[in-house]
Amino acid sequence: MNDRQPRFREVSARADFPAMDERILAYWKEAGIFAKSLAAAGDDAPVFVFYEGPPTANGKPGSHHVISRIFKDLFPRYKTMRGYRVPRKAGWDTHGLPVELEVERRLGIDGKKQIEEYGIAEFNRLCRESVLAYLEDWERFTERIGFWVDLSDAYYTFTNDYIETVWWLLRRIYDKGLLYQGFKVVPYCPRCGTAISSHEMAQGYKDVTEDSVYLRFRLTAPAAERLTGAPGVPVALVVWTTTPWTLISNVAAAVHPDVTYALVESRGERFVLARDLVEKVLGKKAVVEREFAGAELLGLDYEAPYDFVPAEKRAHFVIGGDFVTTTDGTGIVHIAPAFGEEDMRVGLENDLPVVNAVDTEGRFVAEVAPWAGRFVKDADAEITAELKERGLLLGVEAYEHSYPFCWRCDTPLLYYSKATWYIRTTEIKDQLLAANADVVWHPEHIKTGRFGEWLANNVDWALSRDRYWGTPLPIWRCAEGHTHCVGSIAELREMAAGPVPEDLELHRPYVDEIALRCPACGGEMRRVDEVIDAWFDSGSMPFAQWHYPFENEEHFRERFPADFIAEAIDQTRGWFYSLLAVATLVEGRSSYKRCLCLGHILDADAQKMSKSKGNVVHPDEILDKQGADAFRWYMFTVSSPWFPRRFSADMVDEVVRKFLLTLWNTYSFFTVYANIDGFDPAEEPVPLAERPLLDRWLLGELDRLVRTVTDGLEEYDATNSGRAIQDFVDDLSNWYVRRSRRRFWKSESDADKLTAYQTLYEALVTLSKLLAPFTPFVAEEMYQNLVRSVDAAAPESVHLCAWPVPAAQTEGEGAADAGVGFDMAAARRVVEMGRAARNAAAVKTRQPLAEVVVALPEAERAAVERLRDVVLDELNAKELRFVGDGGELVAYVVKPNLPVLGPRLGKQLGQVREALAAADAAALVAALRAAGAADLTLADGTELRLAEDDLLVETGSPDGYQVEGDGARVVALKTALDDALREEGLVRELVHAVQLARKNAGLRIEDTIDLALALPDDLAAVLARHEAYVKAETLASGLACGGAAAAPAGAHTETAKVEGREVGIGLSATGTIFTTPYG
RNA sequence: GGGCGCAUAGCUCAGUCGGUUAGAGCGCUUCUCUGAUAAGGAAGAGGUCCGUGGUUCGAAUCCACGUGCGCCCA
Repeated sequence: MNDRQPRFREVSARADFPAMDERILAYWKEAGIFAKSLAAAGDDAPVFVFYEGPPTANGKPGSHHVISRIFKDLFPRYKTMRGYRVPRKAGWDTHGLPVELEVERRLGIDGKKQIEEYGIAEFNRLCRESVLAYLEDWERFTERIGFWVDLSDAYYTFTNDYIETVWWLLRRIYDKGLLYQGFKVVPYCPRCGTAISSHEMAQGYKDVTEDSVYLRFRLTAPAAERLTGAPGVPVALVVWTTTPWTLISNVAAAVHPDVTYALVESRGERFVLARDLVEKVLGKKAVVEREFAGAELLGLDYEAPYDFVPAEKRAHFVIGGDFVTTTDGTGIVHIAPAFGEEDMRVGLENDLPVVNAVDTEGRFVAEVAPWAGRFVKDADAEITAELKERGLLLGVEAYEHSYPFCWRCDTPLLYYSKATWYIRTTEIKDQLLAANADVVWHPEHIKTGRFGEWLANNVDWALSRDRYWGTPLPIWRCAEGHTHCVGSIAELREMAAGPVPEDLELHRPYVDEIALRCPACGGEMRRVDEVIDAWFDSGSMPFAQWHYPFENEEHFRERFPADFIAEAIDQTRGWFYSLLAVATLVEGRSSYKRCLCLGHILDADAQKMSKSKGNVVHPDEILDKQGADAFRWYMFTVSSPWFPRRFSADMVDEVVRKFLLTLWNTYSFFTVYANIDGFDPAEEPVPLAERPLLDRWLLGELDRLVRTVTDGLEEYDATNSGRAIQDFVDDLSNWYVRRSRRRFWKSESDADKLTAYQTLYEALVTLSKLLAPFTPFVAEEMYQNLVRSVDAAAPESVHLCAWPVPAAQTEGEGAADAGVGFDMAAARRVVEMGRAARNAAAVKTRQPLAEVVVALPEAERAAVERLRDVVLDELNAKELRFVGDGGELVAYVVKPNLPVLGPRLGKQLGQVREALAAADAAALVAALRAAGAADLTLADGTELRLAEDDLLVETGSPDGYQVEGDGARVVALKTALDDALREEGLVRELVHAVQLARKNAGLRIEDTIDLALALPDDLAAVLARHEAYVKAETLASGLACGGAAAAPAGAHTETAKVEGREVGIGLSATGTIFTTPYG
């Protein structure tokens, strides 16, 4: 150990993580570490399949993207170290409405008409460009946070290859008869001109307060007569609606056949409505004349509220519907089949006409003369006024409810009857549920909860979008109504009526221009207009990323299904669903085996981060200041990944201070001392059995840590794994290193010092491997400096290393025996109690004390005996004395141990409490110590024999000694001092003052000095008796007692106070222990 | 309106099978230690364990109802 060449690069105690990140990134790039990690396991190794859920590079990445990307990074890195091959193909989601909106905004145009005027070809070209605009930002960000994914081999959903696979998938679905065109009422955005799928619509609900109206629907004379039994009595149905604009398309009124309705007289008029709502709607003065079941109303005709658009069938009469409730409104529901899902259903059931007075842009058609061309929602107020004029309005009431708005453009959605292409997912619902049953969800409740429920309530997938930038729906149709679904480019060419360009791009408008020859009738087939939901694109990625089945069949087979995917919780209805649905439709099973569902990210005040609130923490703020590892560590350890987590720079600061800097300083400490001593990691290891207890303890803890982290990661639990590492690092720094400081510092190079280095070295190297998946940068830094610098044969990167294996599982030396852990815990407990006692007595730690007196249970007593030196050193005392019974030192309180006695004694517990309170506690404790049991008589005469476990012992008041008690454990410090102790305390004060002066002088730890002290006579006499000690502690080769005057020229001088008295200190460096070994 | 989840110290979070005086870190106050450390240690202040009922010898924990928040769905 006397090699003078620094072996390890010296590490500054001041860490600069962002700079370190850049260094490591450069190294990874230069040495191609990621590529090597992909190949490291070899072709025969088992493959661990990860699917990248493609983000849209349509905007800059934010903090919420960090969280999913680091979890997507952690487990693949871990599995790589466990010997798996973990290919990680990147991907980009490129289609969809958000992209189109961005381009519309840029062009300053609004709506489909203007897009078509602008030209679809050029518009789509801009979309393609736009979606890649932030790609570089994303790639830089991905690298910067250490997310290893193969960006050079990414899939893009807009490529011909990708689209061709999507077509193939759609064809498979079409061939199963599951792709159909339906006319359904769907939420529809009049501005975007397209239907909105249920998963998109979820984003846009907002609470709004709108006017709702109560109306008279006047019964025809015969109908009124049928109801009242008398001719000439006018009667009106009372109808309620929140959407007056739909009244123009009204064709019926629905009642619940089983609900009780009433004929009511109010202010001379007669009304019909649900009995339970009479008072609420018409007030207390309304008089009920007759009650009857809703069934009695069926078929009654009323006068149409509007006749702009004539109905071509019988309309405007009362029908039945079970969906009618009496929670809101009047119990009579206005029906407009064009604008409501239920309306459409009962419309079909009752053979009602569909009256639609609204065009596809949400405006009234020309027939609606007063409001033609007006956006329907904007006409509500005027319609209400007009109803009032005609005497149909009964009342207006503000109504608060949530109403859907377009998630992208914020236009209120309309429910609208539209031709839409669907996938009949309801037909495979059982298969979807079965596929889900095979998925492991984190957290578990997603499976049967949110996701399971969603699947159980499955509705057909509304696939088509009346838009431009998306995968064209590959369905062609001829005038005869024959349809054909094209499943490949080759098929398209084969069936084409004319020439197909060699470089055909599978987007609108180019695909639209290809006409096919109808195989059934020979007529010309044109493509339908629609493109498909971009979720279908991303759900197709297991297939389409490989252009399967057109090529890469072996890749697909090997990498289906995925072992692991991770995305945020909002993907339940998004990617999690589309992935499951596409795979189940085509392969009959899920495309992922395990799914980690991440929570959302909130700001420091638990508000959702959003651009509009301006509370977004941009990731660069953190990355530039605290580095990627800090960001990652915070996210991994702060709470379970599926909880919503608060996030701010301050919160990251805490983990930097608490964890990263503690780790860093331990690492830096090691390099400084190992270089001083020329420690060579290649030296023969000291056998475990010969290492001191402290070392065996640390290695035992390390072994336990390896097991905990490994078990945790196998269960995809990053949080508790990370927290275990954090606890270990705290122990390593604040117990092992602190306790070992003098072992590293002492001048002799002996076996004890060697084992200390070897132990600390092993802990740091193992830590670097355990940390590699969590904090890949600092792990690499430590590994490079600790391992690669001394062992050229070691793997080039910590990420190419094998994952540590618990010692208990390796051949040869077993783990440190469990007893060591028990011993150390017992000793640390005594130390902790002793410290509390010292503080309570207000005696400085620097002042040595004569003795520590301890009363402990037998096993702990033996343990503390073995660690006597540790305890005495920590508490700075001379002797450790054990007493069998702390009774001489303390007063006891004995209480029942409830978990033990409760089940056994039940209601007798109360008496036991009383009896114990009355008993002589000291005697009970003595009996427990002596016989392991004590007898107790209860108030009712019952005699009980209570064992040690049955009782809890607490300690009380001190007597002379300073006493600290914890259950049966007692630690007492003797606080009385004699002259020898006082003198020793004084010397330590003196040494402390000199050490401070060294520090103030800016000396290095290993610098030796000439020391000159100016002391009062009595202190000088004390010093004389302890000169060797003072010199050794302060690395003073010369010691003069003449004060600053005696110090050499240029020396650092200062005055300090020792026990309230002035002491002059002068010192100057003379060399280092490198060149003038001390001792 | 429905489903799922969450609610513990000023903040971030633990809290096992129902058990004793409900814990840790940060922050605050006081003291202390220190030649690795942006640190360490001790003590203190700080709690209606969201509320109300119930089960139980005993509830932060189990049950019911409610409140608030988040997500998802209507």
